[in-house]
Amino acid sequence: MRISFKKQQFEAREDAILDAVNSLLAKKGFDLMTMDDVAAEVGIAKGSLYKHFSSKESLAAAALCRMTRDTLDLLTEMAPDMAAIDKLKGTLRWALQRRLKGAVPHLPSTSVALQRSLMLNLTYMRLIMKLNAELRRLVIAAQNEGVLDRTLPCEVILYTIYARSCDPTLEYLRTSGRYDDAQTVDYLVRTCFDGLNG
Amino acid sequence: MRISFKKQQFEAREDAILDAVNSLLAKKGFDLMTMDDVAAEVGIAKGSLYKHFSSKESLAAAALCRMTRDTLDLLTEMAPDMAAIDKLKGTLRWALQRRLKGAVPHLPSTSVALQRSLMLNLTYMRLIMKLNAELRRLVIAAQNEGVLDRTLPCEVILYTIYARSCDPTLEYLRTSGRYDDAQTVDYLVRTCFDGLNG
DNA sequence: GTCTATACACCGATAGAC
DNA sequence: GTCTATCGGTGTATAGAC
Repeated sequence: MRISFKKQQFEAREDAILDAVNSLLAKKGFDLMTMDDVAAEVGIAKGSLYKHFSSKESLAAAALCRMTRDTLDLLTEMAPDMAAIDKLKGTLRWALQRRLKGAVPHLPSTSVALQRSLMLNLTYMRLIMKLNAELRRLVIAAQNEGVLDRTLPCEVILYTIYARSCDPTLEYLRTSGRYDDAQTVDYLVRTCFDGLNG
Repeated sequence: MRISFKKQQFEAREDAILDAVNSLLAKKGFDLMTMDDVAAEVGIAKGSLYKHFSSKESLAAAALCRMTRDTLDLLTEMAPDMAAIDKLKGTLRWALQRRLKGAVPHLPSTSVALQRSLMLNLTYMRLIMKLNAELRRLVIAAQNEGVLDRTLPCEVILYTIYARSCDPTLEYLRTSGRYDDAQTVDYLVRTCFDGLNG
């Protein structure tokens, strides 16, 4: 079927665009990423981008949706008998490793402009709320098991983990060059859950 | 003396400009802050800004220098017999409270463009390195006392505290409206040092 | 659907009158 | 030193040929 083949090609192209967006978002952030940048990295004309995505905001939203879907997939693929706390730590570790490979952090807290437009994106909001619900469920489970501090509100724990997954400490430690990637990720996950105290 | 009075007026104007820059940096970040924004908030013409600061970058750098000086002042004013760990916690608490009052976070990690220009700013680099040295000294002291984890590299602890002072969790918790400012700050400081475990 | 060319708006910085 | 006016450059988005 020619149509199916064309469709495949079309989707492959869109995936390549999102790869470029993802890389550029991680490198420069939303505000400094230009449509020229994206077009150049994909190797197509700027005008052609708008045949796939209606605006710069929708482009970024699509990239973030794809990443959120990946995170949800990771959670569903985890063994059902795995402890909630280990699922949380594993997800954080996975997110940090992805960032080390050049992926954009989950929280687009770097750009107020992007945040506002994302709030209006139904697809993105649906995904992010689903992820939020999944993680919240895990936090509460771990609190009930007594392995996460019960005196802390669930949101405090949840946001703290989110924030750690976007923490600039990762880049600082990497550029220092003193530790390998696995060690760096370990330090971040460990200090997040165990704290800094001796 | 008229000259002295004029000079005072001049410096007061510059302080007002830096106040505006500080507020705008916290609200919109460097990339989205425009010189028109600054001029409008101060109540002067855009062109007049350039009689005080030569560029947008130098404007932001001046605001960040002032804030870093305030942090250094805070440290020198702390009681000499205060425990190192309490100085660290106190500084983090102070930074978070300042952010709640509308100040810009210490790490301008939001803008790659600003980061690059700051690296070339000698005044800023001198201040930030002095602050870094002070805090590093406190971390090592606390590690030697056994109240901070000795198995963690000093940089990991230092950057983790820095990152917490800029953590978007603060805004998320505030906008949730569930906790007052003191409670919010307490949660952030506590989870940073004690971790999330039960 | 891809390209080139361009419209339109915005921003950083400067010029020049007062 | 403050203002208004403007220049040069850049960025998003669109138009139109192929």
